[in-house]
Parts: sequence; structure tokens; C-alpha cells
Amino acid sequence: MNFKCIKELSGALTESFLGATAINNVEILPELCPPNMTGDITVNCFRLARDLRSKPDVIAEKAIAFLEGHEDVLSVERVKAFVNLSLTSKALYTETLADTDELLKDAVLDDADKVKTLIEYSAPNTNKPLHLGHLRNNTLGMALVSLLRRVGNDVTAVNLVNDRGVHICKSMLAYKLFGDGTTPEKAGKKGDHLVGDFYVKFDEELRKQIKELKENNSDFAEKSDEELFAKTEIGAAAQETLIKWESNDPETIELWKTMNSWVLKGFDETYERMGIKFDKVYLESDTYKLGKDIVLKGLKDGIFKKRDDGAIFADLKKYKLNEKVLLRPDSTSVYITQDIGTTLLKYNDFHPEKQIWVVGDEQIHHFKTLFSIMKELGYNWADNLYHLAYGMVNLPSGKMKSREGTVVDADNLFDEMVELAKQATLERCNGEIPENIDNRSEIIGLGALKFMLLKFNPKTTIMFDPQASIRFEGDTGPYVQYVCARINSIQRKAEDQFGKDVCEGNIDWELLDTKWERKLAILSAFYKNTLLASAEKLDCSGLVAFLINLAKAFNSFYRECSVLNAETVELRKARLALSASVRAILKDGLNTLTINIPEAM
RNA sequence: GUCCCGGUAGCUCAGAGGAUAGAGCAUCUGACUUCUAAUCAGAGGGUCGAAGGUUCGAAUCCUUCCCGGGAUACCA
Repeated sequence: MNFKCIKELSGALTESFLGATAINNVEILPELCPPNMTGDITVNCFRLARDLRSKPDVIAEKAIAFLEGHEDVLSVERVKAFVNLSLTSKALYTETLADTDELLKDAVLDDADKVKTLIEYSAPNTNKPLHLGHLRNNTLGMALVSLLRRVGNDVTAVNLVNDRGVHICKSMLAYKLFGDGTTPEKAGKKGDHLVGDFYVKFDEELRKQIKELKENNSDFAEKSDEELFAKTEIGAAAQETLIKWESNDPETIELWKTMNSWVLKGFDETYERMGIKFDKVYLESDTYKLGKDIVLKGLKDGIFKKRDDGAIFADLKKYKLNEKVLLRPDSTSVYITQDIGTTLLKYNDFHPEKQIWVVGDEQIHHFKTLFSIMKELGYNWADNLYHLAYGMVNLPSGKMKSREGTVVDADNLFDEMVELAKQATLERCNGEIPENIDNRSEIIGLGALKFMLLKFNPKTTIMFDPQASIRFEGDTGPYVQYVCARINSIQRKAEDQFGKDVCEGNIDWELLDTKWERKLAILSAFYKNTLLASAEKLDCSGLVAFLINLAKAFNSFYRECSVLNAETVELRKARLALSASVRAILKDGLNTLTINIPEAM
């Protein structure tokens, strides 16, 4: 929502500087007026100078002249080419919190700007449970899906599960060797954790065998672990398992199915806890052969080339990329071959205008290569493929490494957050245990975690300090949730004291004239642009910051202005309505970030 | 070597070429007989990695350099 006087100013300035024939009015996005200046919002005429083809000062003068006479404007002040204006209470509230339904409904893209989008995220391997790194992926992915839908796009969310390959065979082999017929039920463990244990077990055994090789054979002493993999008994067996899998060996397939079902069941629990739903889940075991035909056809069409040894490759010089092998000399696929296939598969399944991959930034080069190849293949939609590359999550002790046991397990982290939320809740309820304490703690704990992960710009590498990151105070999810809980509480008490119809009838918004009340209205005016800018940048961190600021402004208001003990009935009604409107925006924002709100805290 | 991403307060991070560079945490001072203190009000804390350049104006754009991370596979 943009204020009427700003829209009219835009028209007036456009006509004045560009003439009546200008096709579109110059867009004016006002800024929040800084605290040391007098005014509600600021029109920055420096920024308008280029579009209006005039000097900032001249534009500012013109803007002042127009705004001074405007009925919605209380006062204007010019500092250099900044035009600071205060709005009348009537204009301020009418166009913001007095009609929050409209404000929220209006916060969508124009139809022409809506894009049918397909987002792939999560993409787990079925050999170990999810850890904090996956959590960042999942949180970014689900929030992005939610945000793009919120502003009106048609979005399809898909997952591509990496359920085959030598890493899966490692877990399978370790299970065969050391599993002793255990199951998740027998072990009392989630399936993904159980399988992950065998993956670790495989690695332990592998390292032991590599060490023995090096000790017993001086030829091997200088070799890398990777070179020695196939020389170890267990490494060779893992490769053999993969060959058996690929040739459909019944026993191998049976074990693979069993263990994968354990893992997937475990993932489903984790997804459900986070609130993740995919429109479609692709399994790599179904899709890994795709792509080969496309490459062979590309060779026939002269798009790809064949090397003397038989390998087929793409020449990507014109994209400033190296040659990329697409089929090995033995004509087997490589990683990118599958991706060519699944990209096309996803396109054919959903016909999106844009495809987004939420994948870590170590794969930037891979996606550049993939997108270039899709362009070479001549798909006209290949210009709208986008890799949302997010940074790693590091610990104070350094990188997370499964092998060294330094990963932060996702399920354990959830439990820890929820338990801390529960303790914090219990501490403040004077021995009286709320009936829905578990549900409440779940919402607070997960909200804190998601909010923390979304606070950062996706491309930054996050430092996750368990001590510092698990917090419920300061700019955290619970801080915003708490404001909603406070408003709920006020609402309940108001109804108890003054009856259910406490907020009915006309609201006189102009009674809300303190700086704390006005601040809430001013901030709320920026909600639409915040959402749209976040969606455009594919980055929720701006929305997170907005919610913190609005929540902060409410807490200040809460201290300074009593709702239930307001001086008059009319004022009380107006403040109740104000609070309800703020809550509606906070709820809309948190829900867009896929964060829930507890009834009370 | 080449390419990509970072470097802003003690720490973690925000900062559409625009006003005196901000927030949270930590430290310090104050506020619960009060609509929920998971809160609020305030203080201290900065050579925006360095040096040049462009501009009326640079943390932001350009160049060079330094530091950290990643990529540069016929691994996934």
C-alpha cells in the first residue's frame, strides 16, 4: 500500500518534469523518516533525479509545493533533497491499519508480474539423517515457496531424493556385515538415524582397512584414501553392491528397498514436524537413467562432440566454461547427465516459466554448467533457470563433518530447542502448567530455529554457535510471537471485562495520536513493498527484519500506552483495533516464513 | 593459476550511490503493587580489510593489493 498523497505526487512530478505524454508515472517508494528528523516518511529526491531528468533540489522544491497544499499532509520539511512529510492521522490510518484486510490483500504482484515457478529443495541422501545444513536448505526452500505463493505466484514444490549410488551401498553393506538383523523397531530408533549409524560404521571400518593396507604394503603408504578405497575389502564390496544393485540383484534390491523405506519414513517425520509438503517427490532411482538419450540426440544434432576415446562432451567455450563430459567412454552417465534429464522431466511435468534449485553454494559451478548445456540444447525456457546458492553452516569448532561426529543433528536440535522453550514457559507460569504446553513449546522452539536461519541473507556463510544461537530473547522468532501472544491476552481480557462486543462499532482512528501509535501505522505501510522486495530477491531476511521492527514498535507502544486502562472507551476501542491490526500483519508475515504462533506464551 | 562469495562495534549480522553507518548479543545504568519483564528506557563501543579512482555525495560503483571461504572431476 502506498499513500494516496505519494501516488498523486508521483503523477504531479511526472507530468511536471516529463510532460503529460509520459507513459508511466515515475515510481516513488518513500522511506521511513529517520528518528532525528521530523516527519513520518521521506521522499528521497536524489533518487528521483535520473528518472525525472532534473536536479534533486528542483524536484524537492516541486514536491514541497505540491505536498504543502495536500489535504493528507500535516507538514513538510525539506533537508537538502530529502522531503520529510507528516501525514494527518486520518490519512495515515485510513490507508494502513484501519483496513488491514485490504492492506494484506493488496500485498501481491500485479497479474502481469506473476510467474509460474517450480522450486526444488531439500534433495536429501538416503544414507544418513538430516543435519543442520539440510535444515538451512529446508527452511530456505519452504519459506521461499511460501513467500512466492504469498505474493501471488503459482508455485510447485518438488523434492529429488538421492536414493541410489555408492553412498547408499555403504550403509547397506555395513548393515549386512554388522546389522545383525536389527530394525528401527528393534533398535528403538528413527529409521534414518539407524541407517546413518551404519554409514558411520562403514567409514570406521574403511579407515581401519586403509590403515592396515598402508602398514602392510609400502607401495600404498603414499597413496590417498580415495585411491585405496577399491583396494580395501569393504570398499571393493561396496562397489560390488552397486553393480549388483544396477543389475537388479533381487537380494540387493530387497535390502535397498527395506533400508530406504526406513530412511524415508524418518525423513517424513522430520518434514512433517517442519511443516514441509512437496507437490511431487522424485526418486533418483527412477530418474538416474534420464538424460542419456538427450545427450545422444544432442550428439546426433551436432550440439555435443565425441572424443577419440568415445566420451561425449559439451564444448562450453562461449560460456567461458571448460569442456564437460556428459557420457563416459563406457557410455555411462555422470552426475550432470541426470540433471539434464530431471530438468527436462520437471519442465514436462509442470511447464513452469521458471525453475529454482535451492542448493548449497559449492555447486555454483555445476549449475552454471547445467544451465549452459540446457541453453545449448535449445530450450527456450533455459534462460529462466536459477540456482539459489546458500552458504554453509559452520560451527565455532569449524565445519560440520559427519565422519568426525561434529554434525548437529536436525531432530536432536529440534528436541533441544523445544525443550528449552518448554523450560522457559514453565519458568514464567508460576507452577501452573498450561494444558497445551507441548504444542506451545513446539511452536516456539521451531519458530526460533526457522527465524534464526531466515534472518541471514541466504548467501552468507552462517556461524552457528549453539550457545548463542538457541535464544528466545532479542531479535528472535519468539520475540515476534510474544507480541502476538500479548495482543491475544489483551483481547481476551478486554472481552472478559467489557464483553464480546468490546471492539464493535465505529473506530475513531484519529484518537491514536501518540508517536508510538503512529509509528505502528507508518511501519505497516511498508509491509507490501517488503514482501514484494523479498520475493523479488528470493531472500526472506528483509521480511524478518520488518517483523522485528514492527514487533519492537508494538512493545514500545505497549509500555507507553495502556489499552485496557485507556482514558476513554473510544480510545480503548481504537487501541484494541490497532493491536488487532498489528497482530494480523505479524501473523501474515510469520506464516509467510512458515512460522506458527502460539495462543499464549 | 583462474573464477565465485565474503571482510562493517568485543561477537553474530543488517545496510536501493544519499542525512550524524544500524540491530541483537555481550558490558554498564535504570524500570515489574502495572494490559505477560521471552519486555521496555538509556550509556559506552567504528580507520566499514588497505590504497588509489569515479561522483555534488562511496560501506555501497571501478582498479590494484591483503586476508578468509568455496569452486575449478569421467564424485554426488
